[in-house]
Amino acid sequence: MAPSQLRPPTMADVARQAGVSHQTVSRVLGDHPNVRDETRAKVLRVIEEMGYRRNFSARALATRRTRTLGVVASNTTLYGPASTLFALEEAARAEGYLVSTVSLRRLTVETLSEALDRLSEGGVEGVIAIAAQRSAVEALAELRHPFPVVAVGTGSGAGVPSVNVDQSLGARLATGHLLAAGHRRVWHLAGPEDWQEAVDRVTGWRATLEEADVEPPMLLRGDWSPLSGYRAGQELAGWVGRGLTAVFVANDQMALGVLRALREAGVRTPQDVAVAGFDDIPESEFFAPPLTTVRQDFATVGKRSIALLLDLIEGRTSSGTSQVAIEPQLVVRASTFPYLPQPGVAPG
Amino acid sequence: MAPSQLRPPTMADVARQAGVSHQTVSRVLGDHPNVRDETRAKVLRVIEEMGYRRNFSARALATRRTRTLGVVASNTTLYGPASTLFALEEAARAEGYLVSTVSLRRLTVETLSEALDRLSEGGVEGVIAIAAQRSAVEALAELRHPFPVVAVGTGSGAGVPSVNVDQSLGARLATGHLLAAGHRRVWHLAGPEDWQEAVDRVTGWRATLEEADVEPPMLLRGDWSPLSGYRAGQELAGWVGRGLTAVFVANDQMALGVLRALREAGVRTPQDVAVAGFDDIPESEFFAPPLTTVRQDFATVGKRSIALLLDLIEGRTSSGTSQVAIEPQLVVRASTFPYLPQPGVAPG
DNA sequence: GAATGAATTGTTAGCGCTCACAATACGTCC
DNA sequence: GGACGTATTGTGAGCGCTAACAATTCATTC
Repeated sequence: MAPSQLRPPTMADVARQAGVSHQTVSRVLGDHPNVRDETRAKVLRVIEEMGYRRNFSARALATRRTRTLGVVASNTTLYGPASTLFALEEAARAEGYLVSTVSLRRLTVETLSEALDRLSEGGVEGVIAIAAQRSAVEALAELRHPFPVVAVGTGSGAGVPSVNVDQSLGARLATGHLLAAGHRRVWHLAGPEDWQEAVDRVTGWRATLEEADVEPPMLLRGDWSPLSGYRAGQELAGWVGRGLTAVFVANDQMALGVLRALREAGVRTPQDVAVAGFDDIPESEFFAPPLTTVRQDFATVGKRSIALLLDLIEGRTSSGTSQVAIEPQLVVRASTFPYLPQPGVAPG
Repeated sequence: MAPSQLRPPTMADVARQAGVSHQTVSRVLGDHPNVRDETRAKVLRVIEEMGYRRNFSARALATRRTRTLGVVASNTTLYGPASTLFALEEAARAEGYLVSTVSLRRLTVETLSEALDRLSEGGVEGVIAIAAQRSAVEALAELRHPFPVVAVGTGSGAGVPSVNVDQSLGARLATGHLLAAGHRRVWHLAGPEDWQEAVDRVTGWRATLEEADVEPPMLLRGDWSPLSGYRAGQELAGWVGRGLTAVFVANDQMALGVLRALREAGVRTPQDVAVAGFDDIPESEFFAPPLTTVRQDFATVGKRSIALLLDLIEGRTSSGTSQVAIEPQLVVRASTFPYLPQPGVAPG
């Protein structure tokens, strides 16, 4: 009769029951080759019978491996971070790792540091930091931690291995597309200044204009939210008829707000003003009108980040690849339908 | 001189350096009261100097506690699951627990079972399953696992402790609101049949109509995506002028698709057809027109789920509360602007 | 100044597993 | 049939920590 289930059975219990040594049980579980089929079968049967499961902590202590990675993220209900998170976990799982996540409301030096401490106490072997705010990135390089850290979305400048979608290129694609469609100038509604991605998108936008010998118009700022886009859209509406025909908005949510503000002001999209966004959230295709935007390949970001982190953990620091850049892709929809200057289009 | 940093320092190393026993170091770290201030200070200084951090696995092995919870979820890039996930992690962290997440593409008996195995091997003390698909819920009750499991979004029927937003009530709020606004009948675009939440929303919708002595019209089905909403919207457009004046859509994303289809068909919202959604995603307020919808309090869901799970883990099974229901809230916006029958409104 | 008790510190066993090595079993060859 | 090599199994020692208990210190009190 099995001992009462007060304590879950140990490997020794299984061994006793199967008439072998605990080491043999360990071999069976570890898929060691040198175990007689008969023995293996018997052990497996007893394991099944007793409902035995290896104790994680004991195993981790003996092997000095927890096979757990940490992720620090913020704004995880937004499409971008949520997608990255999903991709990271999936990639980690494929490599046999579990992922512990800490989701921050605000990413500051303090919260980041606290999150790393917490993950450290949780025994993670490495951490991915989805750290788009620049302040936090700087902290990352300073902070002492007993495990490797890979940054995502920090841009390549930080003194930390990182994986990034080429935001500047994405901005170039969108801006260039608008110029190619016939627009003389392209305005820009940017994200918050302390987000590296926002900065990079501004850079790409500005560079594209300058290369086309166009003076960049006034820069507007939002906070990624639809509401901030709406407010900026109201301001933009005032410039229609005074040279504003195209806007590149730094994310789709703000673009949604812009679209609504323009509509309310009687400005038609894309006839009067073309609008492009960034992110390709699932809703964009059904905006009024469907939104031209820039798609980021989050799955690749996840895979590359995990691969880089595991390299670091295993000590195979392929130093050359510690800065990974991924190309984004332009998705053209009705909101930037080719612009054709028409007489009589005098919006109010 | 400290030993070379090949291996991270252990508690014994710290103890030696500080001239105390390892147990005293343990006491300092565990905030035990009976340690002389002087001793505590010295130990803390040495810890700081050596950059010592307690070994998670050893601690977990000795205490038999990992202070880690598992979460199984699917569709984590959608607003609802992402918000729940965020709330869960935050609530768990507040209680001193770390969260390991497994995000599934599809939630089936197999993937769920695999996820639970994985989390089990990862040493979690309990699991929250965000399991909206009914097939998966049934599996939950069957599966053998060595830790308590709390289900979220499964409805209260499952044989598992669970936390739910009252979906049926949410549907009643939306449907009742449309009836009160003067609509004779309310149509419904439902979610997939195997999602409990979709079923409950249908139930609430139907009950509200029946209580008002209204024969429920034909039921439409989508898959939560904007595209499926768009397709359903095209179908709905065909019923305008034949008794269709109001639609309750089972989520905001599909509602977005419906809005677009109606617009394209020349049907005005809300003048010709009123539309209500469910979820209150951040974008809803900026749809064209802003969407009336039902808001779920995910933060509360998270807190209550964690509280319930911890009760189960600690063995204080307050059996009465093992089914928690949370009230949703109606958010009225322009898409259901009070309906006033007007002469001459002949859509089509 | 010896007795008493509380505060502080140290000692000893595990927690349940894996690793390195030792021991045994089994087959094969000459 | 004994020697050899290989497949299979067992043994002992930690991994680094906490819990329980034992030992010591220190201030009181009479």
